[in-house]
Amino acid sequence: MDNKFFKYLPPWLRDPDPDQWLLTDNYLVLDFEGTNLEKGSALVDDNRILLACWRYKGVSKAVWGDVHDMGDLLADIEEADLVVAHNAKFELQWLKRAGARLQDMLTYDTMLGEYVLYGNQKVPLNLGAIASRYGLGGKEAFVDKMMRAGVCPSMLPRSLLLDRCRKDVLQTEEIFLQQRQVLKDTDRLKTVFTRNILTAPLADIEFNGMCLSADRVREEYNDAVKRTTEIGRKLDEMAGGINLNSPVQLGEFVYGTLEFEELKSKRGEPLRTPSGGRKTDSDTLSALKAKTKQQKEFVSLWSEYNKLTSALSKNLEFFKGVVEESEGGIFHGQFNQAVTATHRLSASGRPIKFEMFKKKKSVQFQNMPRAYKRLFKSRNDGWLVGEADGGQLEFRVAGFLGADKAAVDAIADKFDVHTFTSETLTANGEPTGRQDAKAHTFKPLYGGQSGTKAQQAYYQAFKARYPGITSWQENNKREVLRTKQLRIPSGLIFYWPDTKLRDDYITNSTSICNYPVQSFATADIIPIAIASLWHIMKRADMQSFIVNTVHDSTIMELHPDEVEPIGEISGFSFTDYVYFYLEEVYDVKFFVNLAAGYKVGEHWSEGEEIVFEKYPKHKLEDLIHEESTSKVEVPQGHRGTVRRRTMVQRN
DNA sequence: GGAGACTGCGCC
DNA sequence: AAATGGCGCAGTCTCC
Repeated sequence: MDNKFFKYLPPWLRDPDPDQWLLTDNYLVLDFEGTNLEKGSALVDDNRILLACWRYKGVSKAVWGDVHDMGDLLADIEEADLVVAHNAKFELQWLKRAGARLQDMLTYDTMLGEYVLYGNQKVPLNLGAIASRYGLGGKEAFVDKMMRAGVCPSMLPRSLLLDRCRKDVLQTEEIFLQQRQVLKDTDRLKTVFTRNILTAPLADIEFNGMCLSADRVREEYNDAVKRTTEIGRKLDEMAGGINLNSPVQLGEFVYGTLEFEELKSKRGEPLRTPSGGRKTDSDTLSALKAKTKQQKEFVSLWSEYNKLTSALSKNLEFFKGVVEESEGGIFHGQFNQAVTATHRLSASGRPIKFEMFKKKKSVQFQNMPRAYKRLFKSRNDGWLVGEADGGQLEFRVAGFLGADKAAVDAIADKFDVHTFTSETLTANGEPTGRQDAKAHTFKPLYGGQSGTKAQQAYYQAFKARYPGITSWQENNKREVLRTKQLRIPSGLIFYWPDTKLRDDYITNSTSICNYPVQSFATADIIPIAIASLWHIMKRADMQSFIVNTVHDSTIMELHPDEVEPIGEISGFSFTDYVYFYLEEVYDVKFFVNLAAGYKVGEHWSEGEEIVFEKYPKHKLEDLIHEESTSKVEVPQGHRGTVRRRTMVQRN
């Protein structure tokens, strides 16, 4: 590939051939046992390794000791082409502490293998449960019981721990061998390959954590506390004594004392919570018709109070604790690779007990309020914070998956989709500005169809405007109705075994519309981009580093001299490299523009955004034209073998 | 006193 | 009868 950054990629990303890398015999299977704070995470300084067991070239080895005793292991790993482990991110983090270079390691994770095999179906993914499913026996009962009860492995008899660790390695190897055969047979080695190339980047990123600006946090926190006290006092005068955090008490006050009318559905029935309670969320309360002066005053006070208290309890108190009590104002999060139905990442916080607050608190990295992004800075003086993201990614992916000429052209011509929404809503009797229209623009992508008259008119207009996307969605629903499953171009298969036709409506329609788009965009394309970006930064020995990723974006702390090159590398990774990888690994000729946004400032989310817009070498028209003669595949939901579809009919 | 259901809310 | 997806965390409340 003709690009100056390409040479910095590791071999498996320069030549991304899943068969070559995952079907190798030169693999090493690894398991660590260690002390058990926070499940034994290497991110906890006070944890240590007790024992490493591994198998390499048919030989089982074991070493007692901590990270400084792992020389033999590191030597074997250096020689191996693939490191196999269950929940490999955990092992990689220990290897990093032992001094290994994660950028030189490709992993195969048996947890991810099982995750891919089950698609969106939730099954237990711990090693014992998987081993049982493969007929390998579960965990040894006694040791497992002790460990589940919280007994630290350092207190267990050595012989028992050794047995356990050895057994885990043997089971992991056997599961690996069986899984990769099934994955190969069902053409999903490529899917699991993409999941695995992100493991080393994530293992590394989790060590970094994010850094708060003490000044900004203190200011924000003090303001919020002050304002909450003021409003709280006024609300107390009105509502005297009730707990506003209790939906039941708040409901009684709003609908009983204040005599608000409950919102009603079109059929005239009150809109309630799933179990029949009166709704008290902020959208509902602000939609209530306030007539009396008291009603109006309450709604406006409550709305601000609710925002503030939830910001305080979910974020600001935690941030305040971090800047006052944690080294360097830094806190860490955790990425979960095998949780979501669509295979994108989820994130959890790492609970911290601050002296200034009674309860342990934690904040996850994926739902930081936008208004508080400005509280984050770099830990190094003079450095900056940068964010790279995949511009308009899900719409572009939908345009691709639906092979939609109108969508492809709209994207290439930089057509303003939200203005179209705003105009359509306005023309149908609901004057709506561009900003407010945004909320509706892509709702049809997720299967949305209900709403006000004007909204429904817009959804119809969307369907008419993008007939490729629309018919693709319809075909998918029909296919799931027939076969109960759907395969997307990554190879991932989604299963909806309970799908039925009910009064002309195919159940699960909304998921069937949404999963392929969400998955291909944020479980394939973004991981590919981040793997590229992370490797190039590492292997080009840059000082800047990645600190977070949120579905379609990644956040970095940037050395001032590296701001420009990392912009270019981001542009390459989110576009050119994605085109390359999709074609090499998935045989996908991606014919829609991809774009990378890049924003740099002293704090997160500050600064002007630069956009790298890249035109792909493949054109939809050419693919349609070639259709009859070549082996071109247009993306679609299909199972097993490739089924061609005549594109020309659709437009 | 802890677990889990329920409700609500933040992000993409 | 209704129908926009995916998450994790905090607070309340019930139940054991």
